[in-house]
Amino acid sequence: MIACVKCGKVESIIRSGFVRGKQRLFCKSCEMYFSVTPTNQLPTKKEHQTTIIDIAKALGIAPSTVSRALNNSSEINVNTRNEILKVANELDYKPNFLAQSLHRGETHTIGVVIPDIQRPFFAGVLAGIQKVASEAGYRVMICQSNELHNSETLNVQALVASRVDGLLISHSKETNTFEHIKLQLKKGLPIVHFDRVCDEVDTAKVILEDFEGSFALVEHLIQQGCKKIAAFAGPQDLLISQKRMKGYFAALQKYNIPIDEKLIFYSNFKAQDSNLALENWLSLPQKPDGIFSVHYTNSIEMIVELKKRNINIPNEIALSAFGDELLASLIEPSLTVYHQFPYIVGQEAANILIENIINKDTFLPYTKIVKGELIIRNSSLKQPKVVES
Amino acid sequence: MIACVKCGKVESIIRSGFVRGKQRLFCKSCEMYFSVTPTNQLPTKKEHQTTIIDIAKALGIAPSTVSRALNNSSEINVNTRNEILKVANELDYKPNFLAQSLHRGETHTIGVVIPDIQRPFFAGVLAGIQKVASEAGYRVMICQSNELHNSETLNVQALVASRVDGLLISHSKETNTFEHIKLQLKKGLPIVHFDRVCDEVDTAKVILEDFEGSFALVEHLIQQGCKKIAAFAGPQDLLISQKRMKGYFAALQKYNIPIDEKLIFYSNFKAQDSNLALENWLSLPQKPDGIFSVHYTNSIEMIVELKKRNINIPNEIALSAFGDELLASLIEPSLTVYHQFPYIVGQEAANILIENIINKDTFLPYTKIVKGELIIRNSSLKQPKVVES
DNA sequence: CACGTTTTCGGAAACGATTCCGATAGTTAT
DNA sequence: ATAACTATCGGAATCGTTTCCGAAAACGTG
Repeated sequence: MIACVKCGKVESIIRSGFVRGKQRLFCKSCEMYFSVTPTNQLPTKKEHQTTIIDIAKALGIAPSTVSRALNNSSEINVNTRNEILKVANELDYKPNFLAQSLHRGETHTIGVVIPDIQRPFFAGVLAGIQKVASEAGYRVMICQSNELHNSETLNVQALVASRVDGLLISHSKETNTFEHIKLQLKKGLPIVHFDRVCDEVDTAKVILEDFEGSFALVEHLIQQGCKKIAAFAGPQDLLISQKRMKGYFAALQKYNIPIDEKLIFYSNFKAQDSNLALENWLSLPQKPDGIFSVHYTNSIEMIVELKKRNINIPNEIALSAFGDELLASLIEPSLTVYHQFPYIVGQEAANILIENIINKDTFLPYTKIVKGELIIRNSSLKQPKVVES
Repeated sequence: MIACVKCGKVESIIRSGFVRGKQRLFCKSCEMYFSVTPTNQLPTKKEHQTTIIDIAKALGIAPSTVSRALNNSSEINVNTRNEILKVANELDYKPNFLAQSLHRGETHTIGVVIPDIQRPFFAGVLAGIQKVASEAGYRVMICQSNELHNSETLNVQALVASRVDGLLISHSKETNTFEHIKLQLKKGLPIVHFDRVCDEVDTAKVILEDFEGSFALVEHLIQQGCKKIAAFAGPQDLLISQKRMKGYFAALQKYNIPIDEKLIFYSNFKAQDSNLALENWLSLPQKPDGIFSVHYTNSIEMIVELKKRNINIPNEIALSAFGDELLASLIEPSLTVYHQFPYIVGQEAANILIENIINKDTFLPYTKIVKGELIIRNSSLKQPKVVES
């Protein structure tokens, strides 16, 4: 059936085991082994993206010359280059990004690890990152940790395997060890933290005014006459949650209001936590007259619940919270917030990362603070604002 | 100063022009040219990610053997493999994704082009895509078109240059020519459309029940007693906008309600369009008693505006709209919507794309419909719902 | 033991682009 | 005219993996 690839004889062929599932053969007269490929598929046109070599062949020149032409090298004749560019255009040549990256050892891609794309804050950050990155000629690869430490670690590894040039990361709520970051940092990967940063490692960071923001939010409640201000806090591990609570404590201290542990609810942001906290507080002999929350989502849930219970906002209980969304302005009563600027956070973080990537050896990490803004609305303003038309 | 690299003589060296900015030299006795590299930087440890060759050298074997060990090939001795895996682990070997991809001609990466990450619908879709992709071992690269056709085209090109294995795309509002898609499709790139699809090209698609949804929304308004139902439509070019309007027309027709062009406002979703439309409608001699909107954002803006004008919802004017968000349920009155499932859309689209990638030659494009759900709320329900606790 | 088989491995090509090195022909300076 | 350059290009190495081909050694069976 099968003829020797060299002599063409059929009778001298013997089977000689298998290699990778393919029949291996031996020609006695030629004394050589060969194996048969499954007389395979039709030539299928081989949807071959045109390469630099195709262009070289078409013009009868060397690939190196083509490369020089495409890269605007000075070592090439103008006429040659024009000729090459013409052919490249005709053949719709597109450089193979993988080959380029492999050669120069950099991918012009930055990796982003965030807890959750669907959170408006992170979506805004992403948009900012995308803008800066694409303008600088960088691609962006995004991973979600879904607030899981393990997932975050895997994401980092995957991005490193993809050889990203740098990493932007905001840690998951679970994360309280940072070996995965330290390891990559030691290997020389530029990393920039944002929002949920990590103080243990020496990276550049972009942070929000967590302390100042919560201080302002709480101070505002005090100025509105609140005496007993409850706090809906985040996980005790989470750095930004700590910082925000420090602002809360500081504001209370400034106005000589004693800290009451019973008024602090540490939450992992589980679904029912807002109601749980509220339940707790409302059953106290001395109910709070103000609620500060480290995250606006919980405040909104509380507003809904308070309205069900016919508790007047802000007169019985006033609310203020971190973070802003369309939501905060549309709910009734509208929510007083410390508004953050996620888009700017993203832009800053991406800029710093790219700076770090470009000046890899000389770059010195620093921290950038993106200021927020206190937006006072009806959830805390005891003399209701006049609705402007 | 400089000795010949071959004979080591210094006196026989003459300068011989420049190559790439570097001094080129010529040794008279050896009759050979060479050039000096700038006696360069300190050895800087060369943050060298360990390669397969490092492992091979460490064990005194061939790289091919190492590769076989790492890939669980059958053509390798168990002991050899264990030995190799041990060393690989010690040296913290991580395969170079670029080299692998270059060799096998696929990147295990899928590209996504969406109009805007910050829109909750697309964020949800992305989350669904990410989940399916990462479970299947695919990376995801995301680009935003910002609703610009030109930007969309550039995104597609960038993703193709990155050699993504497939493309998920939802078109920008501007897009009404599809050459950029057809080109890639012809080259054999698997493409799946979702949401804002394109009927001109033969790709797989994941679509929402645009017709059925708007039909249900409008029918519901009619059943609530509305006689003159206005429609806030999208751009006339946009396919899904057309489909949704068809549902509107069909519902009117079913109940023998004449179509009134003055009650239809075609919008490009500019900032002030909701108010413009409202202004128009309210100044008509016969004001509408119901408003259907192809996008919930506009309905929410209208609710705010109608409340300012003290127009009762739903009794004077009832509203219903496409798309759902937390927002729709929290605003007062809460908004009746046709709820979509973006996360499922993303999952379906990613699944189909991966199917397409894997069975590249046998895959036949098909269209998957992701059903929505009519959620009736107070903006349209003329006998107000009892608020359940 | 002899011969066919299997197991296991090394060498080299390939993926596509860049760049180093060298070579040639042409150009300028002396 | 000769020496010294310059401009321009080809060939080969390189990036890190995979895989094809071949070969040696081990194995098995009559």
